[in-house]
Amino acid sequence: MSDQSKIPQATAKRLPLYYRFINNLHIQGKLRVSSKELSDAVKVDSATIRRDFSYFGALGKKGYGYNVEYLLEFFRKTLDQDESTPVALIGVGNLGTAFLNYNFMKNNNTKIEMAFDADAGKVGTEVGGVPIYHIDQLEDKLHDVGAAILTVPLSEAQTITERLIDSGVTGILNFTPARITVPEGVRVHHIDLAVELQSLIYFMKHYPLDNEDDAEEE
Amino acid sequence: MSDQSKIPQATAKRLPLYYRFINNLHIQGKLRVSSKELSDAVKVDSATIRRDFSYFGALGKKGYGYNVEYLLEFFRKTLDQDESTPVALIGVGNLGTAFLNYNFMKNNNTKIEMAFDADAGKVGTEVGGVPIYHIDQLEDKLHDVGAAILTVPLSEAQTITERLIDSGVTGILNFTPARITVPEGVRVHHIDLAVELQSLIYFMKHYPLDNEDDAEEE
DNA sequence: TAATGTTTGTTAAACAATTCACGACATTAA
DNA sequence: TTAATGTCGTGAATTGTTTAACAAACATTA
Repeated sequence: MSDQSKIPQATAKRLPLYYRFINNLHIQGKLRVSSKELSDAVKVDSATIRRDFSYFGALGKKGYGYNVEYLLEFFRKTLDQDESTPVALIGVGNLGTAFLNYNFMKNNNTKIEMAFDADAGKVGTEVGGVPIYHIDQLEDKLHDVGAAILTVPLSEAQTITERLIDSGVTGILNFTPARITVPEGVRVHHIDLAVELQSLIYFMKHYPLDNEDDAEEE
Repeated sequence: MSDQSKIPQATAKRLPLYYRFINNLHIQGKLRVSSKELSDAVKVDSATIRRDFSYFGALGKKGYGYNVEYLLEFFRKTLDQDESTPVALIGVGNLGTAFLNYNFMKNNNTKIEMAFDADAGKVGTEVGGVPIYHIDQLEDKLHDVGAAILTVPLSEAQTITERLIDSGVTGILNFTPARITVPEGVRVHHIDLAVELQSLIYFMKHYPLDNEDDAEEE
């Protein structure tokens, strides 16, 4: 939507990672950092880091490196982390609970505002400081929520997806094994635990000794 | 390691996904499937599917499509799913519990054999049919386990990683926010929940209406 | 048996991402 | 001031991935 639309997707996926590690450096009181040091920390080639940063202009100084505070401030703005984005979580099972307890606020302003579940025993309680509503109230409560984390059982995935979209959600982080169908304009990122595990094992067996990263990745 | 070493990594990451959907088709009693149908189900371009399959030779028939049973058998062999790969899980918190309850056996032979935790209250119990041992017993119990799922707190990540590697683990699915350091020859796939969420939101804000996938994703 | 329609496998082109390698400048030390 | 060192930013080369498009092969129908 903004001026940074020409940034490669691969780069965009690494930005939150950079952000967190720069934040760590800042907390540690470090004043400057080189692409090489950062590379050791985040396990991304230093040339790739320099290239990634350069899409945003000249953030560093030759012969010096990057100023940690400046970099941090820049990333905060770039990742829109001053303006908190409301997120809802659907399905407070084991995985959903894990997510709610994960302290997203520690390093960034992405916040889960509310959660939904079908279990009456959970409704009305809080998990990780997030209130849980009944799934029937989805349409009533989902105001201004743009993104949703989907941690419901497989059988519910598509139905809930459609209700989310009708309520204005345009981004879904899908942890169910279903490959949900959505209209144009809705972004879905799939994270499939079984696939991740099988994929790791396949790589172990078929790709010899080499140091790689990621998963999602894809 | 094997004869399929020249298969693109992007393709390798999709194989488990294909496998599961082909299995679904088989259960539904479907006898044949075209790349187009499969494309609708898994949300991967049909040309990409044909290209992916073709790395393994001619699996389909022109004018007909792919025989579901044949495809399923082929993938089972290819993904080494006849020979179950032992996996251990470290850290039976919310996320770890979610993993143990996830029924990996349903569609494939990847099995979590054992889990470890530091909490004496959990040791000796079972979650999802998987026995939980004390973390002190890691070195004693980890025989023939090649892969580990790491769902421990951030502060423990690197220490546990080193113990795992000393015990012969060569693949780690890392759910902690730490970018762990490992020697050559050990494969690590990182899945960072905070990064995934932030990345989704960044894409929503900066990349206009288009239908994409993944997270790892690479 | 011939005509028609379907779908693969693959060639070539387009697109995307990574990595190399080096000029330019900053910093530090002498 | 000068020399030595460190580090960025980037053009070019490389590598990796996706997509379009189509001939060839097969299935189906009449």
